[in-house]
Amino acid sequence: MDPLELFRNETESILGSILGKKGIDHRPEFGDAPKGLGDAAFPCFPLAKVLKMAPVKIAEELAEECKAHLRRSDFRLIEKVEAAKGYLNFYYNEKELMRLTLRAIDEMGRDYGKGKQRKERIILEHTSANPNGPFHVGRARNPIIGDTLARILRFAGCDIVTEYYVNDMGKQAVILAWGIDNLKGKVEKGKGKNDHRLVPFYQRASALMNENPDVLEEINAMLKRYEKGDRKIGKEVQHYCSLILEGMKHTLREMNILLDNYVFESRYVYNRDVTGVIEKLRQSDYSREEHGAYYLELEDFGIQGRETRFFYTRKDGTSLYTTRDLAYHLDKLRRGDRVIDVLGEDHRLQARQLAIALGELGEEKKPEVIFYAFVSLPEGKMSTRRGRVVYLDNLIEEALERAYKEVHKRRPDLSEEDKRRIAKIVGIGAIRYNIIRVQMEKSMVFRWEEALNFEGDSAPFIQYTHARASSILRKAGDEGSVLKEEAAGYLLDPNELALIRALARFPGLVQECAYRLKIHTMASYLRETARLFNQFYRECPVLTAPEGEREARLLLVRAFRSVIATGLGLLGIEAPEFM
RNA sequence: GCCCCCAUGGCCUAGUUUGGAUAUGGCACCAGCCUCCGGAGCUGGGGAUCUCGGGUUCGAAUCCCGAUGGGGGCACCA
Repeated sequence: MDPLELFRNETESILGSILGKKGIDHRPEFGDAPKGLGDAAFPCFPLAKVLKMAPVKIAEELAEECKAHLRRSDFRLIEKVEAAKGYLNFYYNEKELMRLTLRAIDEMGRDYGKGKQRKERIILEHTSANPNGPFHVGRARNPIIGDTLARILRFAGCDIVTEYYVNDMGKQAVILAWGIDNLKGKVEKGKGKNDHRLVPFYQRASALMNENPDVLEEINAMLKRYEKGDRKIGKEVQHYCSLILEGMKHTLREMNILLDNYVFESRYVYNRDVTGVIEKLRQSDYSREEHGAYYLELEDFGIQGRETRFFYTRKDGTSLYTTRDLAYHLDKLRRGDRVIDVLGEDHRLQARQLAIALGELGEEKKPEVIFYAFVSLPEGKMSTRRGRVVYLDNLIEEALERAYKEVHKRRPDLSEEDKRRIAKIVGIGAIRYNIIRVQMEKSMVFRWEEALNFEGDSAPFIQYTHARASSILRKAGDEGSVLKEEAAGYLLDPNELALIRALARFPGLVQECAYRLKIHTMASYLRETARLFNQFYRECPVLTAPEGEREARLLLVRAFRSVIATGLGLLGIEAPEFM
């Protein structure tokens, strides 16, 4: 149930019929009016030319006709219509707005805002980081964006499956295996989880390969045998990859991120899908060959730059990463109605090449790709090689520690167990929120003080309002639920109305987030709604309010707490009862 | 060399896709608010020629062209 949708329907219907009578084929499009000037605004400027009238005049005339129309019919939700500076402003009947919104939330609880279940299946690929070392924060945007998007789409009603594509084939994977095999005892193991323990082997092997042509030769030979189907090498490489992946999964779990499927790249070589892709691509009109290696000439597709060729086999006939990715995408497109990929912006060109190649393979559907810009450090790009990285695990550790100190300072009365639990909820929330609050195409510079911000525009700020609301409800016990339809009659303060307006927007916002694949708007919404609650909290005492008013306010607090908890949940952030 | 993305107060950011009324919040700064439901909060204040230059339009942060600055990419790597 979307309280605003009903209102929109009424305004569109009334204005549509009036314009229709005038013979104007103009589907009314509404915008938001500035504060205090109504709930839906119709700009009359575009009509000026058609009607040969001043916009101000048009607005006044239309307002009169709307008023007449309103008197004749039963549009309950529209309170009034006014003309102002060339705009036609519709006002939502405040009592109805409050009644409908509070009732919807009270009845639906945590399902308020949930979209109708759709049949169409979405496969969302995200994270897919190479299993050769721990996550660093430069790449942490991917799993957080991906997981949040999945949560929102699912809530919006989509049938969605999330997938991590594991690169257990290719050079990276072989370098790691070569390193572990050949450098045992020569390289000091890292500490802790598998990903940290084993990454030094990868780093050292990678360096050796660049210095020493013999090593490179060895690794290439190993790679070739692997791809040609050598079971022993295959098993070994995959084993090391999965060891590291285990450590990486642990980090994801810490961040409240669980994926449905882990799809291994090697599978598409073993099941011959990759061979099929190569054979089919060779029949493309754009396919060429050079020294035994095959490529697609993409100049005609608008690909520009130094190199317009897109290689899909090496000269030894083995596949490349993108070839295997093509097989994976064909598989995904077969399994799902929509395919969404979350990728770093360094993959923009590859994504275009992939889309073109899919077309050449006869695939009509295309993956929808969303790109995020990188997180860098104040001193520059993150680089594992130069030791200029912040690992996600270290960030998490730091966040939990700082959150623990805060909790301990503010709530020394809590048990040790509670303090730890709250610290985790707050620390992880702060990290996730900090990534999500910014539009993903904007690059961001990682700063500890921002990533661990617990005030203002942050998850802890929102979580705090949830704890406050919970505290009130705890003290009130189960009262308040007696009042339902009449509650609106007691809510007369502008702060109450402002808060309810925000709660009414929630269902529409969920759909918009899902439709546009924009998730930062959910973060903005929650921050704004939490702010409104704090203002209400300050101005409208609940527990000490007189009979009636007290119950009505309790209903509002309960509604707020429910929506804010649902919203935080969509961001993968927990909402504590106290903190 | 060529292609793509980004640019909003000292710093971070919303609004840009679908042009519309006074440009959204936060941090920092200044001044206030706990005998009162939790001050991780609230109120007030100062601070923005929306990078620059053209154009389209009744109207541009938003659309178009150009420039500048920053980021990314242009492998028989992934």
